[in-house]
Amino acid sequence: MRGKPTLRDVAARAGCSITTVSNILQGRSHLYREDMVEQVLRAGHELGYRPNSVARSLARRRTATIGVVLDPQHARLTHNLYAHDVLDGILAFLEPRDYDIRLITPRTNDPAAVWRRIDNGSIDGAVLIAPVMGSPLLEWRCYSRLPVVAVGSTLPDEYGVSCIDIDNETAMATLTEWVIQQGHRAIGFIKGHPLHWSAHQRERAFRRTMALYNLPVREEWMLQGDYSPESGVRAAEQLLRQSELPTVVLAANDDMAMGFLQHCRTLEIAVPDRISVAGFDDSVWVQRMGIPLTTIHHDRYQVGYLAAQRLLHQIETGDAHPQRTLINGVLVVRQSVAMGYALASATTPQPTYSTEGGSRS
Amino acid sequence: MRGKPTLRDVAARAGCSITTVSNILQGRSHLYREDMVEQVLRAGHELGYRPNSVARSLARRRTATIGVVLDPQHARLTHNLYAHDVLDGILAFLEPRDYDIRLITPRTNDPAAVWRRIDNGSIDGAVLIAPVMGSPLLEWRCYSRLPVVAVGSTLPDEYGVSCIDIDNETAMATLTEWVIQQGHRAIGFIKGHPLHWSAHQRERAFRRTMALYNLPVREEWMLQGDYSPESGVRAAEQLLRQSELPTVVLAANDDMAMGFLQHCRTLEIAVPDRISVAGFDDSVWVQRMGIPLTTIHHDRYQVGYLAAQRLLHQIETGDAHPQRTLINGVLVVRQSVAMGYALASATTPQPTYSTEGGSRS
DNA sequence: TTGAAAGCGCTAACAT
DNA sequence: ATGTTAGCGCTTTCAA
Repeated sequence: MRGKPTLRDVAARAGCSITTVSNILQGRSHLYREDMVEQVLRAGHELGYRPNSVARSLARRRTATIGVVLDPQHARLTHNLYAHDVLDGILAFLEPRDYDIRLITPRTNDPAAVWRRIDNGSIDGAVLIAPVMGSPLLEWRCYSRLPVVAVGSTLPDEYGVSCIDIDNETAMATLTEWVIQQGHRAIGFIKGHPLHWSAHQRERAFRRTMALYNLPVREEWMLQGDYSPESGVRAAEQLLRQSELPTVVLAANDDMAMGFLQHCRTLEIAVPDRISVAGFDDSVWVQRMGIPLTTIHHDRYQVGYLAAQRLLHQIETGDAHPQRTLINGVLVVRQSVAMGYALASATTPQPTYSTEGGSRS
Repeated sequence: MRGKPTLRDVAARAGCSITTVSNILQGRSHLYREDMVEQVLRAGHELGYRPNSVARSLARRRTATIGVVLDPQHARLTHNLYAHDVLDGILAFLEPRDYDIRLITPRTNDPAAVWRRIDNGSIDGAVLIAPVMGSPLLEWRCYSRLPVVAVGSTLPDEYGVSCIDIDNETAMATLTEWVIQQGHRAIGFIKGHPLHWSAHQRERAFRRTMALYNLPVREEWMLQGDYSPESGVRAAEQLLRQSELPTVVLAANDDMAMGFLQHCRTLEIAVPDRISVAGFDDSVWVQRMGIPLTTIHHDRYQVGYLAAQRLLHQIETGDAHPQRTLINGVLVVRQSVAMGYALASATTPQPTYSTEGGSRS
């Protein structure tokens, strides 16, 4: 016996067949006499035997590994705190079930190449992290029959993939509504990256809610961003030089809100005294900022956990029905949004709107 | 042919042996006639053949996968931004070499169990992320013969493992020295987690540098922290209630510096006007803080890159010489440290210690 | 130029 | 209660 001990070595030492060893080591010891079990266990232990998981995977046609795939767009983890949290949730679900994770970060946009890399027999299924519009990951159905679930993007039905994500529309509607209830009427918005579904969903919810309250959406206050802090700075530059300003700006994510805040500091514009800001996502750092940010929180860990659960279900049952799970965002009120009455009533003096469904006094 | 096409299927279709297909698909086409090559390639393409990497690994006794192992102590990625950056570097090196990453997060402290999970034939080597004192990961030599390199912990030689890390001592000495050169004489320190080698290395460098400049280290200003923001808050509570205060506090990492800053805000103590703070690590968020933090930066991406490089070298050459690589930290001066002259003389009117090297007025 | 055959280490029917 | 055997899909001598 040279190199690592194998089943054969253990069998030889225990004086039995490899089947016996295999069975016993897989927990089917009830089939055997006690002393045999004992023998085998001891032999295995003495040799320091460890089952080779590659051979096992080949024989079982199951790898007990799932892939976590980052979109080539944001393949650097560092810039993707989201993936971080989700990964934790995935790990939490997988660990006790003895599944492992393979991290896959395609660097190309060629779907064939990407899927060749993902679906090469080394995983039983994959979690796609926030695929964006036009992502090779979404060509899934043409290139692979692997069970798949997407997180961080609420995909249109036609992609046929299960997804787990925050309910962007409801959450943004909640935030907008809350801001309005704080008395704000003049509201600006920084849009997210146009390739992200979430950006459109958040914007749509904003517009819809404004309409619901009969508030005008002023296009010169709708700034294009791309979810990066820098784009938040640019949005601030563009907005703050205008003669008329909104009393509050909603950013489609925290990073842009941060950038906005940063530029306000540069210009010595007090937040929230002169202008209010809210974000979306509740990124780790925003709580520790100079001006703690009012934002939407959601349990990203749970997103990962659910994704892993869903994926394992698909793998084990073969059930391929795409299913959509949206989890609730929750409004976290911190200190970046001030009451808007004074300013607001000056701008838009309508009495209306809050009648809908609410109890009247 | 049922299920995914295999070598056999391709061979059948191309009318040749599987050896031929295998060879050609591995790029040894020069051995064959052009039309044969052509045949095979076409057959493979038509069938959508993709080599099964599990079978390949078994046959080659090489998995082309490396493990990235988190210490059970900090198994939640979320709380480990460090791992993030390093992972990116590792990925960057591995991707073009067609290596994959398996993420391993042991949840137990039993070294046998931990290493059974790590070294089960599914990886060719492992990167250990910041193993702490007493970590099961460090029992490596007893349980595995896998090539291994550690990052984020500068381990003592006796562990016999290669490591790549920032040069903690030099960097902290640099920071301390700089602070002294800013005119500070009364300097406090928040220590890191006692199980981390880095904590001791940073503290040692601080003390050594103070000694070098003949400055006293006042033990009541040496606060015990654990690298968490909360411990920074606690340190602040403990320090700021003292009657005599240092003019500057060095925290052994940014998180604690943040906590400290946060408590200063609570107490309305202006930073850096009334007290200066410096950190260590240059975490992503500190640049965007209310008071941008002066800190030590190092290229964590490069740490990961080098680690992967070293590991692959070990795997490919079998060279198991433990080697230590320390990379330089660089001082990043932001706005959390003020010049120390005025304050120092104001708060602590002793004539003493500030003589050394400082210019008198 | 090409192919046959012996594994890699394990699993799982199917005997016995 | 235990063993025999035929794979899993690929690589790699070695022979033709």
